[in-house]
Order: sequence, then C-alpha cells, then structure tokens
Amino acid sequence: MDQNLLLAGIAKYVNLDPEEQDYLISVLHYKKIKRKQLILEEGDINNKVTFVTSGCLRSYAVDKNGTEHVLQFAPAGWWITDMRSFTTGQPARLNIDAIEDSEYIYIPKADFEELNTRIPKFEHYNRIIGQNALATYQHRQIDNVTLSAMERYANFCQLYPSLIKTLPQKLVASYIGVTPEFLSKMLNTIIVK
Amino acid sequence: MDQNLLLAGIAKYVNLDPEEQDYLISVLHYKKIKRKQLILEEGDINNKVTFVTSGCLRSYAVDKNGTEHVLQFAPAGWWITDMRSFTTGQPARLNIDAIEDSEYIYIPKADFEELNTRIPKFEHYNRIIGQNALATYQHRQIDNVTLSAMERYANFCQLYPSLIKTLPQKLVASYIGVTPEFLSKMLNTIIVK
DNA sequence: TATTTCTCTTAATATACATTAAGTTTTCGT
DNA sequence: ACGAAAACTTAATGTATATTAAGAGAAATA
Repeated sequence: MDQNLLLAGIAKYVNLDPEEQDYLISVLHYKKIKRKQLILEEGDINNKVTFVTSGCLRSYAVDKNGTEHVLQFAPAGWWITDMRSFTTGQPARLNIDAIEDSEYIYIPKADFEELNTRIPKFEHYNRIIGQNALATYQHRQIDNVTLSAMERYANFCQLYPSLIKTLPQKLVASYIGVTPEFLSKMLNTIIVK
Repeated sequence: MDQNLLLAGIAKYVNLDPEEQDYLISVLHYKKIKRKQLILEEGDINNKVTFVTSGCLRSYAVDKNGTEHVLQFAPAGWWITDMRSFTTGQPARLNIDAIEDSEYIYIPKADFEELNTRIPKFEHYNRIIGQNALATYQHRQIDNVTLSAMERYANFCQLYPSLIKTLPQKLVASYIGVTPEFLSKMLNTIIVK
C-alpha cells in the first residue's frame, strides 16, 4: 500500500513519532478508480479527506446550463475536498472525479478529527497546508478579476507546467474560466502573429 | 483594551486555560486607525495577523489600469491577512485599509507561530477557522464563474446583510466583480420593471 | 482495427459587461 | 454650516468573451 507520498508530504512539515505514524496509517483507506469515475457527487456529504497517490483527480461544479467549471486539479501528492461540505456537513456543491485511472487514500471525517486532537503535530501540518491553500485561493480570486484570459492562461502554464502537458485543452479552459472554443482561438491567433 | 471579541471568537471553538489566555493576551498589540488609512501596502511583507475589533477593514488589489478590486471586507470579529505574504514572506499583492475609523488587534508572525506550538488548542482554533475560510473561497470561486452579476449581488446581500446597508455601492460592485456604473444600472432597471 | 466518442478548430453571430463622459446628489472634512 | 470631494446615475459606444454550428482530427473502447 503506497502511503509513502503522504508520509513524505507530512514529513516536510513535522516529524511524527513511530507510534503516531502507525496510528495515522491505521486509519488510512486505499482505493483505485478508473478514468471518469466519480468519488463525490453534488448533493452528497463530503465526509472524508482525499489524498491522491497516482493519476489525477479534479473537482468541478456544474452551472444551470450544464456546463462544468473546474475548481481544482489534484495530481499525485495533492489533497482534494469540498471543504464546505466537509466542515459543515452540508450537501456538496462540487463533484470530484478521476481524469485518468488513479489511486488515492482517504481518511473518514471522524478519524481525521481524532488524528488532529491526538497528534498535535498532525494538526500543525493541517494548519500549515490550510494556510497555503488559502493563500492560493486568495490570489486566484485576485487573478480572476485582475487579469485577462490570456494572462490567466500564461499564469496556469507557469504554475502547473506538468499539468499543461497532459491535460486536455478543454479542462484548462474550464479551469481558467473560458470556453474551449475561445481558448483554442486565443492560442492559435497568437501563434500566427 | 478590548480583546473580548477575540477571546469570545476563540471560545466558540476551544477552551483556553487562564494561563494560556494570559499568554495570548500578552502578545496582542492594539491599534486605532482612521478611515482610508492603510495598514498593509502592496509590496510590504505581511508579517502579522490582524483581527478587527471595531469598524471595518478591507483588502484589495489594484490592476494595471489602477482599478481597485476588493477581496475581503473585515468588520468587527473578522481576521484579515494577505495569506501568501504571511506564510511565504513574499511581498504582498494586497493592500489593507480602513473603510471607516476602526480598531484592531494584531499578532506578529513570530508570536503567532509560538502561540500555535505552545498552545495546541490555539492551533486547533486556527485549523478550524482556516478550513472555514477555505470553504468560503472555494465557493466564491465557483460562484464567480457560475453566476451572473445579478446573482452574485443577490448572494452578497444574503451572506452579508449587515454590510450591504453600510457599504458604499461602489465597494459592493468591486467585491462582486463589476463596475459601479454597471451595478447602478442593474439595480435601477430591476426596480423599474 | 474499426467504430464510436471525445477533442480541437474555425467562423458567424450574440451578449454581458466595460469604458467614457457628464450631470446630480450625497457625504465628509474643516 | 460650507465647500470640496466622493458617490451615484444615465446614456452612448466599445470589447472581451460566449454561443451556435459544423467539420476534422485524435483517442478510447470493443
């Protein structure tokens, strides 16, 4: 069972004792999913946190026209959650699915809470990565109102150079907030110039 | 010195011992500022966390045309920070100023970190409010790509009923991501119908 | 390998919102 | 209380991006 990526990610911030690590490992669940398979559907309660160990997941919302809007990509080493549903217990607004065959670890909410109270170092880790995520969302919000579509695309390429190579263009379009048609046009008219 | 609002906010989530509370109080700094006064300027390092005790602060970014875009309002009882600058030490992209005469408490970064390591309950509190903030930003991002300007306005009114009464309309416009002219037109043509 | 199902492209038309500008009303600082 | 500054309104014009549609290319599944 490959929890090494998770342990390594935690070890960047805190040093768990062997028994703390064993306790952590004891509450992990392992899953494999195929491309396009959903692990969270709008309306469900998101009662676990999910850590991707291989492949790539994505979270997205669907608008009233049925168009999908990608909120996040989670390649190996990333967490992905509908945080409002997780913290408040409300139905999720997000869907989470696999964009390629993937493997992930999840921790049920009750275990996650107990980990945090019984291992202060784990809670420290979570506070820090929470702050990092918050920083990311704050600046994404600013970018979205401040930059043009082309600038947001350039930004995405800089921030996620590995993703840009593997992702279908329409998913990148959805993430940066334009239609696939417009992104296509934008990229091709630039090259010609 | 009015730290009651802060202590009450923390007490909603954790129960500090008297000596923990004393230690916390010992690192608090108190400030008053006038309307329009800046407490963080783009380019500065945001090396403190700020908790508003009266009045209202706001964070905003300025685009290349000089237009301001409001990221957050912080009335009494709210925290406000450029989280990327705070966590990474990079120069801030955000400005923070007072939209009315205000009072706030701040905690320098070094003290904030020490509070978190020495008082696990304080770190628990921060993890939880961090999760809440993350939930808010995730859904704001979704709302921004999913809803029309009118729907975003309606959303804002629901979420911040107290703010909508006191804020100048142009700041609401900036928060929901439209020009003041467009918001004005939008609101007036609705009423006529 | 064939066939279906996505993905990308191009282009015409449409629209939500921005920009500019000028006038009016409200608020603020002295 | 007064003058200056800020906030709001209206309207004409402009633009970035959406929508629709249809064909070509690529990739997934059987």
